Amino acid sequence: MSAGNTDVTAARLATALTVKLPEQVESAEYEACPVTKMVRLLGDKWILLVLMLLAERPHRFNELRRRISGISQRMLTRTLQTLTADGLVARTVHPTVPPAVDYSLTDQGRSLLVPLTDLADWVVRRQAA
Amino acid sequence: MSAGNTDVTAARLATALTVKLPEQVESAEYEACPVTKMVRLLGDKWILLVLMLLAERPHRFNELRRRISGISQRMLTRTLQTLTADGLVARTVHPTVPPAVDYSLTDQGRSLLVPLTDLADWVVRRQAA
DNA sequence: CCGAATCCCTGATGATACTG
DNA sequence: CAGTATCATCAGGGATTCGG
Repeated sequence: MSAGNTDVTAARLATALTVKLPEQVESAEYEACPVTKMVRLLGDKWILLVLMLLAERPHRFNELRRRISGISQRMLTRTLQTLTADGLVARTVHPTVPPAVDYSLTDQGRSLLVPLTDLADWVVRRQAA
Repeated sequence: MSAGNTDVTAARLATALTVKLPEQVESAEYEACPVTKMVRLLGDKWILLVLMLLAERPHRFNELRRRISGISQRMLTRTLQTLTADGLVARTVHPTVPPAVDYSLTDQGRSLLVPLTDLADWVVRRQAA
């Protein structure tokens, strides 16, 4: 680990079982940690559901909207913007009239599904017990 | 999968890559899903940090408080209560004067660290790229 | 030492109306 | 169709005080 403070912090969390955390954990450092940011992202209200729908196949904006009962247009927009900004989702505009926009997982987005599915499996196994 | 609706929902999310999500996802069902609840839990402000500190070793209440810069007494209490109620953390009271209380991970809490560490590793690898 | 009770404030979410 | 803009609401989180 030698690529800057954020990586060091992430590594601390990632390998917490074997590496000692510092005696005093600075909350600023914790807030800035990429791992913290990722779990916060996943914890956001609609992120997980949108990721799962996009894992199935690409979707148009209103297609997602219709498929998710109870989501507001504003929150779907914001959720997709967040995911796009994070590089997990790709936004493609087809210059037709009226415009058609579809959203799909990026390679990063698809690769996130691996640890995410493992976590979900853990929850399922835990329910069973 | 045959152990009730919550399990089915969790399984849907867990195996989203191979199993189709329903045409219309009810937000009530999504909110009730154990996987949703778990990512929300992890996304809460101090949960991850407390889990990591307890992964290192058991801690007394004020020991945690001193070790986490910026956490309020109220939030540490609430965080530990949440984790205890979820079965991830055990609370032990030693009937001394003044009372001593320590917190440690349960077996479930320790087992959660496995998928959690995998997710953290994914974030670290992603940072590197 | 550990925690409950209260007050307060900000940010996240939703409802609604408007636009290229 | 796919958003933006604005206003209203509500819950998460912090500061402070009190109690066993």
